[in-house]
Amino acid sequence: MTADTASLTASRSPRGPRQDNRRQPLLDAAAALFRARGFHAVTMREIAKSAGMLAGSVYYHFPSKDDLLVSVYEEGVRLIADRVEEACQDTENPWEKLEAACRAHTEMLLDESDYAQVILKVMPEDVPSGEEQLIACRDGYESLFRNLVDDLPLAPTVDRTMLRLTLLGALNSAKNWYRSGGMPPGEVAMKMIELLKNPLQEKGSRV
Amino acid sequence: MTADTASLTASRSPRGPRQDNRRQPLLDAAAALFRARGFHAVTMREIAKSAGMLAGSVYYHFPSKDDLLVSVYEEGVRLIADRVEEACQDTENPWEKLEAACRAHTEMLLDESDYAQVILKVMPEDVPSGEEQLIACRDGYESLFRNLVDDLPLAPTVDRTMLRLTLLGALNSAKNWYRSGGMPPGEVAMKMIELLKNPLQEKGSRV
DNA sequence: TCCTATACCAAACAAGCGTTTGTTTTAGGA
DNA sequence: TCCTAAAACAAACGCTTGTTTGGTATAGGA
Repeated sequence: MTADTASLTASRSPRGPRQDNRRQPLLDAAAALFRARGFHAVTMREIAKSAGMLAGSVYYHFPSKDDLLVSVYEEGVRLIADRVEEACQDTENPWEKLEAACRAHTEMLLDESDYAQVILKVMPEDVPSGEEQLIACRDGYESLFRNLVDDLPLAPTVDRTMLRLTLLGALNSAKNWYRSGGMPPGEVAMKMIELLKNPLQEKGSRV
Repeated sequence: MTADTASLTASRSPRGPRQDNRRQPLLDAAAALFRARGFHAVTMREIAKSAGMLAGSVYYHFPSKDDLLVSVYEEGVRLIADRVEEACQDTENPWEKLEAACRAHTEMLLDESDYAQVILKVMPEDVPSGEEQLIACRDGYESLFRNLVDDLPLAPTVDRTMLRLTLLGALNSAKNWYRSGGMPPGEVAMKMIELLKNPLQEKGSRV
C-alpha cells in the first residue's frame, strides 16, 4: 500500500529511494525570484541558495536555466487556467462568466501565485530556446478569454477582438500600480469591467 | 559666426575641437537595443559595436551602463511627452484633447520611437541605481494624463483614477500584439477609447 | 606650426555567469 | 547489513560581463 502510493507519487523513475522531493521547492524558489526580478537578472546560484542547495545541484533536476524557466512558466499558466476555468463554472450567464474569469485572473496575477506572476514578468523573447513553447502556452490560455468574449451578447458594432485585448491589457497592467492592502484584486477587475460596460457620460448630463 | 553656432551646438564643454559628436549615435544604438531585448540582455559590447566603436570607448560618453539607460529613458519620456502635449493643443474640447493625447501616445509607443518604447520594455526596478529617477520621470509623464482625465465631463459615479489606469494599461498593452502593417496605431487608440465611452450592450438589445 | 583637449583604440581586469565533472552523502529495498 | 540509485556537494571549467587603464590619432585655436 505504502509502496504503491509512493510509486504513484513519483514523477520519473519508480526505482530507488526518495524521488524528486526537492524539485518542487526548487521550482518555488525559481518562481519567486523570476517574478520579482525577471529572467536575466536572476542567477542559478541565487535560485539554488534560496532552495537550500548549490548551483550545480540544480542541474540534477533541470537540464538548463532556460528549461527551469519554461517549467515555471508552464506551471504558472496551468495554475491560472485551472483557477479561471473553475470560476467560470459557477454560472451560465455569459457576463457573469466573464466577470468571474476576470476576477480569478486578476487575483492570481496580483496576489496569490508567484508562478502566475512570472507570466507577466518574463516575456517569451527573453528565453530564445523556449520562446515558441511559451508563446503557445500563453496563447492557449488567452483563447479561454476569446471564447468568453465571443459568447457575450454585444451591440453588433463592437469589435470583440479589440474588447478582449483592451480588457486583458487593462487587467494585466494592474500589476504596475497595485499594492496589496488597498482595493482587493477582484474589485479591480470588476471596476474595469464596469468601465467598459457602462457609458462614461450620463445619458442626461449637462454641458 | 561659425564659431558661435558651433559653440552653441556643443552640449558640454565649449573648449576644444569637435564636441560629443558621437554621443547621439551611441544613444540611438542603445535605445534600439534596449527596446528590442531589454536592459539585462544587452551588453556594452553590442551597443558599442552598433555605434561603430569598442566597448571601452562608450565610457568616454557615459560613466556606466546604468547611466546610459537612464539617459535613453529620460530622452524617451521627453520625446513622448513633447509629442503628446503638442497634440493636446489642437483643441479645447476635453474629450478631443484626451483622444489626441492617446493617439500620439500610442503612435510613439507602437511605431515611431525606439526611445519611447524603452519605457515599456525597461522597468525601473531593472536598474537599481537609477530606479527612483526613472519612476519620477515616468510619474511626471503620467500626471499629464491625470489632468486630461480630470477635465473630462463624466458621470459622477465614474472613478477617474481607475479610468486613467484602465486606459493607459490597455493602450500600453498593445505593444504585445500590435504588428505594423495592420491597423494604424492611432486607430488602435481611438477604438479603445470608443470601447470605454460607449456601452457594450445596445440600449434595446434583446436577450 | 605647435599645443591641447577630444575621442577613440587595444588590452586587460576582476567578478560573475551558466554549466560540467568527479565524488560523497543518504535513504530505502533485498 | 549490504547494495544501489537518488540527490546532493565541492570545485573547477570556459566564457562573458561591466569597467579600467594607458596609449594614440585627430582636429581646431593660438
